[in-house]
Amino acid sequence: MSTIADVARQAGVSVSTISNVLNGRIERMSRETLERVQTAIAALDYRPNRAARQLKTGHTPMLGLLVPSIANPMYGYIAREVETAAQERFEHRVVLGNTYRNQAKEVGFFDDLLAHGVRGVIVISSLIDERHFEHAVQRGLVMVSYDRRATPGAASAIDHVSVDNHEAARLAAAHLIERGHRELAFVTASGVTMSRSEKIRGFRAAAEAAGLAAHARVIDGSTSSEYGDSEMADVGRRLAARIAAERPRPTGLVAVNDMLAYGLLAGLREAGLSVPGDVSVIGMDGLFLSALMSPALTTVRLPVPAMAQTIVERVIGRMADPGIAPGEFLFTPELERRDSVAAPPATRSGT
Amino acid sequence: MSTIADVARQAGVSVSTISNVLNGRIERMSRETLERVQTAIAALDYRPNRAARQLKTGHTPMLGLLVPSIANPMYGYIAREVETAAQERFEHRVVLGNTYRNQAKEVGFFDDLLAHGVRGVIVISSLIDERHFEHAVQRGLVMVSYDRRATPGAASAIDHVSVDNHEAARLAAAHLIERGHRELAFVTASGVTMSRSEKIRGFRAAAEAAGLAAHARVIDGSTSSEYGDSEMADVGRRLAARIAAERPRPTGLVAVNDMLAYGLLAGLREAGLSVPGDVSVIGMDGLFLSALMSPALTTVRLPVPAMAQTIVERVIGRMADPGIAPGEFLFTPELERRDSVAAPPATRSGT
DNA sequence: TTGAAAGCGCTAACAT
DNA sequence: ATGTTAGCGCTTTCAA
Repeated sequence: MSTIADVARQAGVSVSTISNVLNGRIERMSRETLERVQTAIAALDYRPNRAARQLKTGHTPMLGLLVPSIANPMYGYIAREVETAAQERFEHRVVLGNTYRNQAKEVGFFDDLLAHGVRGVIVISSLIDERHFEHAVQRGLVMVSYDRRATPGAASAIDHVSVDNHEAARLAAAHLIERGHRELAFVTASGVTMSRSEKIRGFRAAAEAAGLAAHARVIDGSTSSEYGDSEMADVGRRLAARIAAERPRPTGLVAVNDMLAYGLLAGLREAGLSVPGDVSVIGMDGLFLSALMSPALTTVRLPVPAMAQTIVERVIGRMADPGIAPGEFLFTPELERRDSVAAPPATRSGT
Repeated sequence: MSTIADVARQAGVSVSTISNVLNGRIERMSRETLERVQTAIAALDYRPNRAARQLKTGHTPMLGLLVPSIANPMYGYIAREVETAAQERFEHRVVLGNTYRNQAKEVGFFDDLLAHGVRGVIVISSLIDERHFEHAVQRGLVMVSYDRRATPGAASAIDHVSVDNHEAARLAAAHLIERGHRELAFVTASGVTMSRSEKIRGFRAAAEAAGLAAHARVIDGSTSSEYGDSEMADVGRRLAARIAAERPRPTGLVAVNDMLAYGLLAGLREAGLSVPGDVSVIGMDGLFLSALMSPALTTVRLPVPAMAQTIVERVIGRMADPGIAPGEFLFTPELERRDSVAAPPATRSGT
């Protein structure tokens, strides 16, 4: 690896001249010098040492990205969009960390980023307790979180980019109602993310608007303490058995996310129920996998690429200008009609 | 952020003493000094600046990880295991890159790693052409590739960690044969990865061993030039339509991977065929999602966590000791029986 | 228009 | 057992 001094020698100029062209300060440079420098750089295949540059400037073109588990297709999807945006639009690389929703791991990740001089970090699907985030921000990190903040309205040092969860669930429930369903359930896993409560509110809002408040229940399954890939799906599967036994049995199910919906599909099948013959199911996320399910899953699709763009813009922008105040950014989801929703069976089940 | 000089001042010792405790050179240090230093470090919440350290030592505890797309659940799975092993066993962070199977992006990633002083890189599911890899190795990267190398037997500067693909496909085909299938097909996408040809050989070997060589065909669909998440599944879906129309129609299908199998399941269903009633399908990979399919997909499971361990051990090990020669590491897959394989229909279809 | 030199925070040889 | 110091490769004043 050649250094800036090698290039200077090769070009017969000083290192500061090389540094100047490296950093685009070429306004008052003679054409000839510039060319000689460029030739030398090319000849030596020279690349500036980032560590040295960073030691001087305090900056490095990297971002941290924290996810519960990159094996989860939804986080994989977001991660891909984030990494691509960071790279293609801002030439930043991405350091990835899996947290398994473990706070100590999150803190360790922030520490390492700081030690490496990485100042921007994107946190996907956080724990509800944001205190260690605020602490990391005080230590110098610029943070953007995917998903809503825990206490809406409260001041935060963190950007929050999320989908309009209320609207997403409302859309899902309204679709079911429109198809004729009168006995609804919102199916979820207990207390993991913030988005949950807003979704429940949206679900209820749709039911109330249709005069169905008394027929819209929330069915809730607990997750294990340790993070597993199929955790969500397992909850769905387990809950499906319970749902199958309920009287009256709901005919329209809104799942808190696509993964849980997959579990529902599998569990309902195991319980001898047909989807959408006996029960209709609608997911939320819009993973490409949903189109492959049997039946293809109707779902509420999140505008992931657009959200990822905003996420990256915000970290980079606020790193460049610390004066920018953190904000909340809400995106609108869309219904994706497929085959898991149909009219309810003619004979109301369970009655 | 405090520096080593701040700590030295606080503890009333020299910077080299601080550096010594930072680097574990504390054999002949007085108990008292050590304690004073540790107290000072804790008091200032001091963390060594990695960039400065790296500028001195030339090392940084980071690894690169290159995948075609982290949105693909299989790569997400491997990535998670790799990141976890790197972090928990070697305290290395991971820089992630999506390549979309684009060689220019791969080269750009290597360049950046080198500029950042990252010396180890893990490449998952490479392009067949490995020349730019060898070039990156010459420039100083230690590389480990997931999946077999292009020309077995040829010398390589790269470690290759892979599953025994021949055995995987043989296992799959043998399972189908054992269940009574006599008309088999190996279903794949054309020419993307190396593993393909070995799988085909394994598939054929199983057929030949059962005297079924003439009844074991390979069905091959082409992928689009640009990388898409559902690329594999799309191929499977498209091919399913073709398979449904074949006469005699194969009753036992071995898919080159789980994703393609998902497409097969969806496409077969669309063609009005039942799995496993009319056609049996077996995948390869063992993604957790396979258990959620309808029917739950029988598959050949790869020992991903063990492979990831080896991958990480190799990069780290060879970075520490460049004298270690690159090698090939083969892992044994296992059959995971689920519901997508059954005996063939009594009336041979298509005859 | 170009060059000299200080210094970013750390490590490690060398001195004491 | 502890301290002094050169130098890793770069950026950036300041001087010429």
